[in-house]
Amino acid sequence: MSQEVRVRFAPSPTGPFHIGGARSALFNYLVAKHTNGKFVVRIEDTDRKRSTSESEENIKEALKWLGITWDEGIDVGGADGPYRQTERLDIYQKYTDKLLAEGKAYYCFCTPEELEAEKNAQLAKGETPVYSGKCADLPKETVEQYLKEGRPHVIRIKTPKNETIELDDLVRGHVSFDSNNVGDFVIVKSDGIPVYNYCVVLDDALMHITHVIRAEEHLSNTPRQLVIYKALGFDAPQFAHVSLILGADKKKMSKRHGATSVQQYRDMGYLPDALVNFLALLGWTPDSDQEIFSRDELNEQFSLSRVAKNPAVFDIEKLNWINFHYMKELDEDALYTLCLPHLQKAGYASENPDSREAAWLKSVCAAMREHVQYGAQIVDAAKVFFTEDYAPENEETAAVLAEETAPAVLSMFRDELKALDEVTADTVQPLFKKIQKGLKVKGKFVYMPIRVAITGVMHGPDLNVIVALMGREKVLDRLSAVLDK
RNA sequence: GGCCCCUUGGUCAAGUGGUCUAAGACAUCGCCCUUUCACGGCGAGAACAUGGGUUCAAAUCCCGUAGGGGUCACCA
Repeated sequence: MSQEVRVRFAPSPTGPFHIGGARSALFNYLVAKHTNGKFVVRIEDTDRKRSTSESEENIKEALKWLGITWDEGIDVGGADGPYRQTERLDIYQKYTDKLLAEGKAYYCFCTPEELEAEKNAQLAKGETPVYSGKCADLPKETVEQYLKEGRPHVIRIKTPKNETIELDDLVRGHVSFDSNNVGDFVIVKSDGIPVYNYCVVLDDALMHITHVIRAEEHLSNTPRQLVIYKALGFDAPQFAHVSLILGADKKKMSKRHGATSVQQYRDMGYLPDALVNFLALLGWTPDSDQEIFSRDELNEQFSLSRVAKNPAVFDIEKLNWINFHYMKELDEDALYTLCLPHLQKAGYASENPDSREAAWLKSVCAAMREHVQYGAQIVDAAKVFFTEDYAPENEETAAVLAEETAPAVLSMFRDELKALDEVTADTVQPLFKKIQKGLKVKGKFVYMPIRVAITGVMHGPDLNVIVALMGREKVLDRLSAVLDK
């Protein structure tokens, strides 16, 4: 009862680190933090064809970036290592021998063709495809004979017949399965590598995992794993199957939904704290109206009992809102650091800005901060300073320049700007008032034409700030381009 | 197809039989602030998939139907 909570995240390094995986990792991490337990990270790489060390690095890097650290596991070690499944093969072997010796598992020599035919026949009858158990009762001599001949074989575990396999899932509640739909399944492949369902059980049991928190897609695997726990004589842990993250079309989130990997969000200039905050809220709700959570608040408040059963659509708008919130708390230097790579990529900033350029870029970022929800958006927001393609973006915008008073405003502003000793945000601001009084027009009719003339758009930061940042010459050029047309 | 899970506004979701003429947030729209644009503030529209039960009373419990998803591998 007072046993320490031990949870784990066990990704397979077979590709970019998916946002769904990140959420699973986060939930596990938060449960560990909340209960003062231990969080273990283990690598499931038994699929040797698809596993790569690059993706293992990716995953570890992404976890660290998100601030999801682990107490035991890969790279950090621990009492129950090794933490990479391909390094645990001898451990699995030991238990397989035991299972074999106890008659709880057996060799199967069926060919893939036979199996395929069997399966199709069952499917045709509308039944769940289940292995017939043909090899379960092969005479000992036959087995030895076949083995000596070197016949390809797998090892299957015996699954009880006519039993109900039940579990009390921490998020789904009571779930039950008919053991007849499980059948004697493979635990060791013909290449001698044990299969996932078998390794997880052994690893989780040997690593003393108390709570298995993972995505719902594993729910149907659970009865198999329960069969293994029983055969091995281990107590099963508590399970918590968290529903999937869906794309806007309510289908499981995949590449065609846009960015699905953690590194893509990192590269787009999202903040780790924001992503974590957003992911936590995807499926979990606090006991209050709170939306923004510090790490400590998350650790303190997170609980599996408030995790929803239904799948959640990944709403990028909400992520943007949360990220925007976190960006507001960045000081100018941090904001600049976040935005700089994007400006460089767009060709708006040099590889190594000198102090003069850096200071100017920093001011640009600061001026644009209310118009940027994540790093990459700085490019679009700051475009006006770097491109000559600033013609009015649409008809509504163009109409501003066609206003009766526009030419007079523009031309007065040009003259006033020329006459200024020094162009700063503070020295420019009074000019607008002067124009208003001089020409007797409303504010809107002075700000808007100037804004459109020099930026091409009707929105953006304070006009005086834009003018100061853009510099007298460029502003004058742009004004003239409109006036002298 | 078999098995399993899910179903409250466009989205995330609160809600565990009466306090629901159903909370909050994102998004949308409107107003205010601002002699420009945003930010911000205030407000509005917008939902219990469906049919039967049970009950004095159901978004909440039971059964069916529909829809969505997952899984049925010598992938993880």
